Amino acid sequence: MSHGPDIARIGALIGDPARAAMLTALMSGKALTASELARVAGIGAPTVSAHLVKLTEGGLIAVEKQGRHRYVRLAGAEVAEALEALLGLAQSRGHLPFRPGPDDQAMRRARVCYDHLAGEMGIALYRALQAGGALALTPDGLALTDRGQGLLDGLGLDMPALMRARRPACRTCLDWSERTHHLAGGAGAALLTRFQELGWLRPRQTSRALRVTLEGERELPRLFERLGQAGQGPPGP
Amino acid sequence: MSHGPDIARIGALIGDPARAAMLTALMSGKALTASELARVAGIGAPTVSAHLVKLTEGGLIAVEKQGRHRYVRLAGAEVAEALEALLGLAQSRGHLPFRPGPDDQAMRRARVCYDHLAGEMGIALYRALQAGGALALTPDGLALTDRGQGLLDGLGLDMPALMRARRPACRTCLDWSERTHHLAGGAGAALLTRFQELGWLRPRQTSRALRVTLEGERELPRLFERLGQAGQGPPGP
DNA sequence: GCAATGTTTCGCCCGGGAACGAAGTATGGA
DNA sequence: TCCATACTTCGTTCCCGGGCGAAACATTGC
Repeated sequence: MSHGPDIARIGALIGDPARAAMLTALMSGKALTASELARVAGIGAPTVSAHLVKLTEGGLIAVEKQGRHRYVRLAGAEVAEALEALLGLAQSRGHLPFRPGPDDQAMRRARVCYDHLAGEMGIALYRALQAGGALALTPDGLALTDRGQGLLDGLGLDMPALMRARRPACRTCLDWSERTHHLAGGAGAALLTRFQELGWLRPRQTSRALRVTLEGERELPRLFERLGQAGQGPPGP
Repeated sequence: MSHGPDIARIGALIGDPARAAMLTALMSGKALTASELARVAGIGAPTVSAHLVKLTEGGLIAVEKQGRHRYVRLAGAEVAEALEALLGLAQSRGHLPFRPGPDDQAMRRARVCYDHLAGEMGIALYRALQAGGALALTPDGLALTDRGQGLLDGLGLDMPALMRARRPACRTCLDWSERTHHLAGGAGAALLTRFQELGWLRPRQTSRALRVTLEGERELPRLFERLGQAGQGPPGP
């Protein structure tokens, strides 16, 4: 009767609390082992094993065997995007077990969204790039302008690799805490990596939230301002 | 343990085949009655009633009582967007019960995505607007340029109402069949309405797919070309 | 007021699937 | 070689939740 892809299958996969917890944990972008996931989801090893089979068959995760560990990560940026969309919906529908604790605040400030930066910092980055004329709409979607390429190059990103990659450099991703878009894609990923290399952001053990170091606290706003001002020539219409 | 909105609740709602069928049917943007949904989902009236309670409590649908009928529609554009994202994921993961039948082809060509145009036609519209310089990135997201406003006004859209509305005029939405973005938001909705008024597109009884009338077949490509050429002055950076 | 239609409530059945314990298999280190 | 760790497989239990039929409730039209 109803045509189109089978949404129920995926919904059911996400619909189990244990699996949802695992997937949410994997939004950190890190590859976690089966036992780590067991801890996160609050279930035993056998149960996790069963869940991993289902998630793999469903194409939501990829599993890599390495020695006696089994590393699990999301199957791709697409999956992360869809999950983020669901997170946004869940948030807006009040389905949030949210007592705004300290970790929650940290999440809103800066967090990993699969492989790029999200939260207030992610939004600030995206806006700065936009204000600086680094991004442009093309018929094929979002793209880096020449100026944008220059800016990122100046930050020390490996631009040739970025432009060569099959993955689109720029995509937008819906930020569930800020209810706007932030930058995803190859450039988004490279920027997060770079910020961590520079010691401005530091991952946490326990959650997707990122710690903004003292240096980051000083340098990131400065950077955003610089990026934003770069576009003080021809602003878009 | 894992923080963030409760994704499992919504996943579970979407995860039931009957509910998924109902939600997919509601992506047509039409308000359907409970019994129509029963037919779509292939279940009985009592079961539908129970599902409607859950979906309402979950904030995914809105129900409006009218006489002895109960009209059901999606709770908002947000829900439609998230569903479309899931449709895209399901499609890419091969979870598609797809024998490319005639209806499927029609869906890919033109269909309703909640309240705006999707499929090949939707993509073509979006690209034409972009090529014509009708759209611009702003720090607040996608927006209509002055030229864009002029173009849409020329098409007979009620621009004052559009700009006055609280709803953002332009948003992007992921097209699951074309794997790119198309235009959503107030302008997207208004354009679809206008195309139907002009008799270029006609809704079908049975599915989200739209019929492109003979006039539409002639006029839509012409329109897209005109829109795209409008930007032959100052193209973006 | 009465019959027809649309929807909900109740009670029941039934299946699927999530969870665990125990035992089995692989890997790494002493 | 032998044990410890990480994970899987198997078998079992158990409960949640979808489904229907029957009956109640609501609304419209005659």
